[in-house]
Amino acid sequence: MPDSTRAQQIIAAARELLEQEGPEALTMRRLAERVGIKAPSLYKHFPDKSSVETALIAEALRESAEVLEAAEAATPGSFQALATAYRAYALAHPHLYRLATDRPLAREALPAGVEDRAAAPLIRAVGGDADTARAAWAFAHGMTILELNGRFPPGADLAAAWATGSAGFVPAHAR
Amino acid sequence: MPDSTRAQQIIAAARELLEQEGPEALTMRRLAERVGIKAPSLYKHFPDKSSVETALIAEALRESAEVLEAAEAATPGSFQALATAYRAYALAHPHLYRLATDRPLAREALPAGVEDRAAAPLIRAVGGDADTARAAWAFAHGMTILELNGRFPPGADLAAAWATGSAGFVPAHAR
DNA sequence: ATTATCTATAGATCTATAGATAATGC
DNA sequence: ATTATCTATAGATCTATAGATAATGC
Repeated sequence: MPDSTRAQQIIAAARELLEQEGPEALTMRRLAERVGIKAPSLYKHFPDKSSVETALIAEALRESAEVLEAAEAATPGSFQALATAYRAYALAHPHLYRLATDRPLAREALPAGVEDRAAAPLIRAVGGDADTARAAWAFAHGMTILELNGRFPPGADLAAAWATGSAGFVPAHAR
Repeated sequence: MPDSTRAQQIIAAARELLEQEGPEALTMRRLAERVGIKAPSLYKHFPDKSSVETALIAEALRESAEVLEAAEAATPGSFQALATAYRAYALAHPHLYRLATDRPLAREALPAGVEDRAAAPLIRAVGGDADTARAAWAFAHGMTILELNGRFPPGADLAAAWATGSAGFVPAHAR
């Protein structure tokens, strides 16, 4: 990666640390170690730890949006296709997904529009109603986070649960 | 509370601490302080911190089951009634709810049957299918935890989202 | 005898700031 | 001049164990 700024290097290292070792490992000390500097030097690039986390959350939102847009492009108007893409992204980045959904969004610190951009494909897929889109998101997040948290019983058929739940969010004209 | 054992006093204090001050406040030191003993003495009653947490989780599951059973008794066969009760319980005990859904269940350390008991009313309400019940639980948990995490946009009409989402889980014969 | 409690303490960390020094850019 | 880095350090904690002492129950 030629010419990446120190701030970008720090975020890249933070992401690796988080994804590889989990949230407890994401400390300013461990992060500095990965970057090859001392912890206090990080504060020249980020005011505090939470600003590092916010940058990671922004990355996760942007990538989710991209993944959902790609699924929509491949199979337009399909809630199922979005659901599959959503689950796959979360399972591929469990710690990042958790970080990004765990706490209130620091909206003022996010790039403008990411939140809406990530939500848009879902709103379109359920037929345009924001309440239905929120319910559908809650379903998808619930399935995802309960799976990540190991909360379904060992033998549960999650594909079947996704299928039966998704059916409720398909808009009338697409049934 | 006459004659409650020390272990029961500890759990009661742990619950107060958690509910009043959140998960970071639930330390062995703070807990001991509330009970009026020193931290090392706790280890005569519980082998470690996670066993205290597991006892709290068991309490939350038992209470959820009771609340859902009461809702079922009041309005038999209604998924909406269960959803309302579920949400109300979680919002009344946000830190406890989070603790209880946050991590894998230590099933071997829980009283036998609590998990199934908490799930039973929901399975009945959706018409008996386990996959549908899991999807319905995921929806309810998703709505709940996203609300607790402050993730819905400020003006979102959550009652509407609950209503539209719930509609998908009402079994055919009840529609 | 057994159990509950205490003091003392090991052994690990954290986040963040202050102030000095080195390197870079005009 | 400005920016990045360093060392040193403040100031807070944690969980859990070892071993001594006090209180309780047979």
